[in-house]
Amino acid sequence: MPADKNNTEVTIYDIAEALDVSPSTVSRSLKNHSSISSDTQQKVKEQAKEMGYRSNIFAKNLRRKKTNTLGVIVPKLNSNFMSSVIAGMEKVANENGYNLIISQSLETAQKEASNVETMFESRVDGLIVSLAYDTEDYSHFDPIIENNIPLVFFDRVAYYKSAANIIIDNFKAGQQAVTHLLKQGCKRIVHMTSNLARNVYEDRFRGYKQALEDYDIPFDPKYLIQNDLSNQAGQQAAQQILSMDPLPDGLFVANDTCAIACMSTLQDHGIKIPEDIAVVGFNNDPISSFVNPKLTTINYHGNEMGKVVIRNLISHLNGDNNIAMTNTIILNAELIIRESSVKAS
Amino acid sequence: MPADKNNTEVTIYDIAEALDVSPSTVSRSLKNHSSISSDTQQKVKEQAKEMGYRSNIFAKNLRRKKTNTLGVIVPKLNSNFMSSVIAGMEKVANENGYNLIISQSLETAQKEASNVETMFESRVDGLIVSLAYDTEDYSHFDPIIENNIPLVFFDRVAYYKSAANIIIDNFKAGQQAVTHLLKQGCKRIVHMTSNLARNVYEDRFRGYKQALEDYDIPFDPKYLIQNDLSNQAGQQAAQQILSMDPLPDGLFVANDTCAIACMSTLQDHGIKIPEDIAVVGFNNDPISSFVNPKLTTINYHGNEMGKVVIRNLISHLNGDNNIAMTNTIILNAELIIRESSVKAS
DNA sequence: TTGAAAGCGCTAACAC
DNA sequence: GTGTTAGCGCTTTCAA
Repeated sequence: MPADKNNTEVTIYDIAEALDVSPSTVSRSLKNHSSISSDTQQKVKEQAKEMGYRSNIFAKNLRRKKTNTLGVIVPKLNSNFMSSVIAGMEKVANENGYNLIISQSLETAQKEASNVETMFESRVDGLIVSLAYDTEDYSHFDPIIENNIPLVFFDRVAYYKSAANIIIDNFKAGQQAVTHLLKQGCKRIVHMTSNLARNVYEDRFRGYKQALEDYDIPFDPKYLIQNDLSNQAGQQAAQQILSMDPLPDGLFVANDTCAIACMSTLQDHGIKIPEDIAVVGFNNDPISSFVNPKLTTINYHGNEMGKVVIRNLISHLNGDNNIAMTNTIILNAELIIRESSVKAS
Repeated sequence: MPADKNNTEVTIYDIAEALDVSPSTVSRSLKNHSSISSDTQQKVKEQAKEMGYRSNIFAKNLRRKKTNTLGVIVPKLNSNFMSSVIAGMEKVANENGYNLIISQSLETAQKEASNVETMFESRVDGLIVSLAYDTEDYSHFDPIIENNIPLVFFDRVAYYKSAANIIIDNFKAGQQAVTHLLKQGCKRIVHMTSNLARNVYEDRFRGYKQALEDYDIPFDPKYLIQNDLSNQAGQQAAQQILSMDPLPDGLFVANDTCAIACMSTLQDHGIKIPEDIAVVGFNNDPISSFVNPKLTTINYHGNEMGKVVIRNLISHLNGDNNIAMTNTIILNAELIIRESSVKAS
């Protein structure tokens, strides 16, 4: 029975009584308050340990009106990128005495909104979000903003009220990827991407167009394929590409797994990668270096991104820097050239 | 400044005052207590909404000595399986008014132990764990058990004190996988797996041996390859397999991504899959149907497993069934036959 | 350097 | 059907 788990609960009063001091002295000692003699502190801590004391986080939160908890909402946890981001976040958060509540929007605005509400009810001290595929209206974040809960978007961001944004330079990454393809001699480059309302996809697309422009190649809308970047979508896109005449000679996909599904389907139809079509993905998912040919891609520092997000959020909460909350931080990303895009010269 | 977020906080006392009723009436109304007239309940709820009331979860937890929070510790979040498990857990938890705190052990016993401690400090009502790669000593779970916090292991489990286990029948799955290979005519089947101290790997290995025995093929230790099932390990294992003489004709890997890395490396060296070596993986990761050839694998119902875990935990917390906490629940898994294992007959 | 005391917002036993 | 009241365990101001 889970019932009797409380009757052993030790409080600061029990410690105070045992040591014949006041509860305040115990409370202060336990947090190394400078006004308590180190002798007393020592005694209190020993007694606490001996009695198996554990601080009651709820009484503390109730009193302090601060939860030391940060909420994290991501579209989906199933990628290596997200798992790295979360690991980075957890590390910095724990080092600073914060805990994380993590939830998935599963790419729908509706679940995202309900998650935001849960986080709000849980009184997180700060909220961290990477937007769902189809979020267009941001009003579910209003209560967060109105209650002065700091809001940080990362990766899939929005320029929304006082929220901070932490991203990579998707424009530059897209431009680099496509410039690389152009340098390989590609002239007809397909770009496969997702909802252009999401900054990550829009910026990569702008980078694609810029690179074309740099090489005096006009943008042809038929080379823009938009879908949800799922594996299935990658297969279908392959069919679409196969039906193009002349056949494209380059392919820049906004996501590795989709690139791989597409590449594999193209190969099934006798297309040689990179000879016939050179391919560049995005994310540097581990699988990208285990496919045949190994996939050229953009490397994203997920772990670092997670750390930066939390560092900035916490320093804002500490009042150290408020500026971050009205600003955008851009992290590095780099092109990793592998076999899938290098044409013999 | 995050400071003034409190001065707008509305409490049940404010509502009580505005309506000229007692705080208890407000409290009761807000939770649909049957003793309050529906008329009063209605009024209270309206007033609460109008005043922008939100319940203080800490005062509630402090009073009720229950957090309605469940802790989840998994090795790593980066797989489709884990993300499905978590999604299933979240769904059932939320439906029942519970929240989840999720953390990753990143496959180390050390971080697992520190996560358990954090969960304990956070006073989760129940703890859910899938064990790290190298956890051998379980004493970090002792405080959980001692405080009568229900503990449920899933997937990677341990027969430990009062903990419940929720798993698939890994023995049967392994047996099925290998029997399938044997039916394809394979005689020299390599099994690649991980730490046999983890039930999932041990049971699959037993299934492998059982299948061989059923076909009167003696187990040859040289066909057992143990590593961490990473992509790199898959590549290395391929080298090891290539050096075997005679070449194996079947391969059963305890994990899809590793199977794929291995398969891809074998192909690089001119091995034909499935003609030369038939391959079966494990997990039914989405990528498995997008490689060439598509990978035969064992399908795991992650979402369902997550739901079952939470359902059992909650019904235990409700006192509905205690029996689950001393028992093992086995879910179905099934072999999905694809191209990588089917030899032309 | 320490103590007394009030109160964070809520729940629930007990009273009416 | 509703109200009174006493805490849950902690922090912190004020006083000594």
